[in-house]
Amino acid sequence: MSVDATRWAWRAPVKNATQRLILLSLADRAGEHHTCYPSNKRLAEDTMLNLKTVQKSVCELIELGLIADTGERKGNTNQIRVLQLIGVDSRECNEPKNGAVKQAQKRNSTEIGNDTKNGIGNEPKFGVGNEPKNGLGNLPIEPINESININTAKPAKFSFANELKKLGADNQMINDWMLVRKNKKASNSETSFKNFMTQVEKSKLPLNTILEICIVRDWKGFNASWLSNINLSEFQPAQSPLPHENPTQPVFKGVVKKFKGMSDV
DNA sequence: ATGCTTGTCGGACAGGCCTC
DNA sequence: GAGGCCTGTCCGACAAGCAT
Repeated sequence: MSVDATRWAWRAPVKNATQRLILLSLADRAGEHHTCYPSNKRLAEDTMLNLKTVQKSVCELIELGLIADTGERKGNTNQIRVLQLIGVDSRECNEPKNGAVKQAQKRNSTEIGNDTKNGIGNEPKFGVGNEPKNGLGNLPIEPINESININTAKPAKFSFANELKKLGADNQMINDWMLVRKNKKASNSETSFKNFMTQVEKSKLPLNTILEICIVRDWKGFNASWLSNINLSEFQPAQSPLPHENPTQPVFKGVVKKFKGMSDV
């Protein structure tokens, strides 16, 4: 365990608690060259996080430049990445070398207590700015360039259900799916609708069939690519007879079939 | 109070690479 | 071939913040 590494881990400009935790865990295992090679599994056990979360966060830390994959592999199977903690020495490098110290000390005397860290100046974790979980709070990078007129025109009330109806969707289907969406807390915004319709068009299936699938599968949204994972024959009974025109019977067949199958089990 | 939006986290699964 | 490790995808549960 390296004290420097641990101290560095506490100060590193991570984006969330998970990253900090992983960084601390890595620092805890770091050797004198500030490298370590715990497997993701090991990290997951140490941090009590899910393996996937560990994997994702490690990648994010690499992207943030806080750690780096040295390319070296260790462990019984020579597959565990050796990770290098980036910048652990920077504090020592920046400070004790004569001249630089003064500057840092001056700044520290007035600002964030005695955080001598960096030259970065703004510790992101203290700023509201980057906290991802704040969502709307930090509308980032991309400008709001949608032609939504925020200040002037009052946007016409958009109704997800009505739009579906206009396109010929069956009322029952609409109601059922809206229920699913409601339970799943899905947004019924115009954008959501547009995205949905894009996927419907992509799927080349009738709208009611899509709705049926969404209801049966309990999907709050729809993506054409998801169809590859399901048995479409269940939802297109007898060559999918134009649900737009006669939606009631044929469309429900699939649902009935599904329920029947379930009761059989 | 309720509903919506957004982000986090994790389960399940598939697939590739590597060592034994 | 078996087993370990890593990566990626799809999907869902959940929580927090915000708007109505």
